[in-house]
Amino acid sequence: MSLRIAALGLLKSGPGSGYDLIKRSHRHLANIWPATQSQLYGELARLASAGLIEVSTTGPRGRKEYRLTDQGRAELSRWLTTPHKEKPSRSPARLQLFLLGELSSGQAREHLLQVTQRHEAECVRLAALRDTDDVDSPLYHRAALDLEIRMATTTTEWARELLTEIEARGAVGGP
Amino acid sequence: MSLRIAALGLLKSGPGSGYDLIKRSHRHLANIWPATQSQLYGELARLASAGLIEVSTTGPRGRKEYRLTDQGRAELSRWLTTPHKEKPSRSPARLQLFLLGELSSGQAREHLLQVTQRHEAECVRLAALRDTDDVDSPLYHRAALDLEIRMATTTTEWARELLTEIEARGAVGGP
DNA sequence: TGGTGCATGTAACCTGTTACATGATTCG
DNA sequence: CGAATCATGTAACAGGTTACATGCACCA
Repeated sequence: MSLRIAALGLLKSGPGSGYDLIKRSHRHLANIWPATQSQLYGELARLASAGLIEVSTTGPRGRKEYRLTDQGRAELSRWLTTPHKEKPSRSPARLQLFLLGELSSGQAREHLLQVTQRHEAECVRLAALRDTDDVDSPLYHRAALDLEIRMATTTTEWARELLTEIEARGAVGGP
Repeated sequence: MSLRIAALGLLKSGPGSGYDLIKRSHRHLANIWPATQSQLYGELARLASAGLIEVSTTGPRGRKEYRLTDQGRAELSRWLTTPHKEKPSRSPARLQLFLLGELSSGQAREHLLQVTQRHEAECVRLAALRDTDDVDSPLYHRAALDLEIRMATTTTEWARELLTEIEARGAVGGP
């Protein structure tokens, strides 16, 4: 249901073809609402026939440039001002952590070590993204990125602390 | 693909019927890998015909109590020791935050206020869960819960700081 | 004996993923 | 010309959600 909104959001920064929007989405929405090409084309067709967007220009190779209609803008702010219940996300990584007790404590330590390393790398990647960001990029885009960075940082800290905790236990109580 | 694993994980704490496992999953896995009744029954049938679990007892009302087989245990630890790439999760709430610039600054402030409040409440809820937790509940179950609490805390802090930041701006530059 | 809870399952639908199909245009 | 890029779309499949269908067993 919210790919609809993501597509409208992508069109807020200016009109564009499906092809353009996919690129925009890879640049900006990849971590928030990833979408594939097939999905986006379908959604654009549906949005157009619902009157929320319209074709502003047609170009070479059958290019259709879409833009928001007033109806679309209205729908976007309507959606933004209504609360949405968060459905808990499924994460293989979190499932692994939850079931970590099934492994030997050596394997578990190894796993946690990799978790810290992966999240540290993610912090670095996101921080680099933030630092190469346009100075004039919207406040909330930076804020959203900032939240992601904090999440990665928190996870790193958590994993590191858990690791020292189980190492302390291991040293006292055995393997 | 990982509902399979979640189901195996649920059976690690002892044999049970589909009905039992749904309750277990509501109790323990609701935030990590939520599953519906229909889904779980289907998965159990598939796991049984793949030999990863087996019927240990049949009871009244056609009750089938399943238990892990050695093959199932092996599959579980195989999965736990292989890395899984995280596919970015879709979150309506994060999409809202990302697009918050579309709203008036008053509406945006209001929204952020609600975000802080909702996450504070979530912190409280999770903390209560942790405190009523069994003393003998597995280390990694508590650790997973702890991670969730930290996430909620981080989000709260982030939203509060963002709120004061835009309020400062609003006071200087106008709404 | 009648309601609550136990217990299993099917069907329709929606969303998202992967792979494929097709062709025009631009530029070196 | 030929390769890369632009550009749109379809089809098959996998996973998840909601709603419905069915019936036994227990106990107050």
